[in-house]
Amino acid sequence: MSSNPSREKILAAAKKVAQAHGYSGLNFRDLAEDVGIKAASIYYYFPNKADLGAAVARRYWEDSAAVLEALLAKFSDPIHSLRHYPDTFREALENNNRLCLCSFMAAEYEDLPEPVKKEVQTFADVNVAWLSKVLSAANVVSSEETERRAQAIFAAVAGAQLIARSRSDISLYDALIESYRVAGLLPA
Amino acid sequence: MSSNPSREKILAAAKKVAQAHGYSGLNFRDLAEDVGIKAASIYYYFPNKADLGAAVARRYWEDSAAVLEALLAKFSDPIHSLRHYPDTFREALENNNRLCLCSFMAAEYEDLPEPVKKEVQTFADVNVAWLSKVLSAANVVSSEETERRAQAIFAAVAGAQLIARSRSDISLYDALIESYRVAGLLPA
DNA sequence: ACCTGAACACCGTTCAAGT
DNA sequence: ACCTGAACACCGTTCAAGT
Repeated sequence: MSSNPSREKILAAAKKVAQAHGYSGLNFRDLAEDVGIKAASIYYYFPNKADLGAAVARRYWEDSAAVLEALLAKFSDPIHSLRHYPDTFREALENNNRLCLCSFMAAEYEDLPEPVKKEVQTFADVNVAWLSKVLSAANVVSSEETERRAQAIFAAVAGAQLIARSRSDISLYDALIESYRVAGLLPA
Repeated sequence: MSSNPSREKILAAAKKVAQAHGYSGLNFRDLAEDVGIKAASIYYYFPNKADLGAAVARRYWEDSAAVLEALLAKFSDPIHSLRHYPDTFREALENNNRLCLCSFMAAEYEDLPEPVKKEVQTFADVNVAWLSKVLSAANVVSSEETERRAQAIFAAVAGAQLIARSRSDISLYDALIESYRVAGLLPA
């Protein structure tokens, strides 16, 4: 849990690269240059690429979980928190048209080392659990529909981000989310 | 338009690989082995990787367009064609848990050569145009909502496929599509 | 503790040259 | 027309050595 400066820099740089180019696009030489050390030095902090990838993905869902908890705490009415859920995915697009790390890794899934896969799953679990909790508290769907609706919202928002990124068009993302609201998938 | 056997074999093999590992996962040595020639021989048919990628993506949307036209022709009521739209994405999952070629390439967008990007765009255009046409004919949304709803359905279905693939769980795909119907995004 | 140069094994990409 | 050998560039990884 110590916050080593170089280790933190590596994680931050790797996160950016992975969001833009995926796990397969991560390479130690460019990463090292970004951080200001040599490629071989990364091995002092991470035993290999799989371990680095897993650490990046774990950090990613931990950060997401914290953002979502803050979003829940921010409003007394859970429906307001829910309305701001798509903002968390919008921010990646605002930030150099980046994709959710775990959406990219979902595409790459077949090629991921096992420990990385595990963290990608957890990202989905964290999102679906949060949505379930909030949907339930906001009472917008029947209790037997809650879990499925949570999964549907997560998948649809991830899809919107993916398509908007391929157009480099953040207004398309907004239009898609608005359309989900009009259709009834998200609360108006 | 001549149907050269080796060229066709290369395109078919490349399509499979790109759906599982993306454009960046396409490699000439494995591809050549699949086809039964040497890696360097692929360059006889395609000047470089960008050109091969563009040819694969173009073939992909051409095939999709044909499938969608057949789906439209199959039913007299357009609402029935629309109900079967998600089947086209389901088939990739059935087929060795593969992803839509253009969804993978949407993730990789930043790294794609220009001609490949163009074909990926066209895939989206073909799908949205078909959905718009069918939504319009089926009269399920107001005419001013048609285009946006078409985009929303395309993005949501792509997202469902992406998430289901990352779980290697085709029943999750079915549950997501069903949930879209319950929510009102897709016609029941 | 933290970092590096240099090397290794491997693999995708390219091109000049073969038949 | 169709194919290939061989070189090139790059990448993950290791390790002995430096501070």
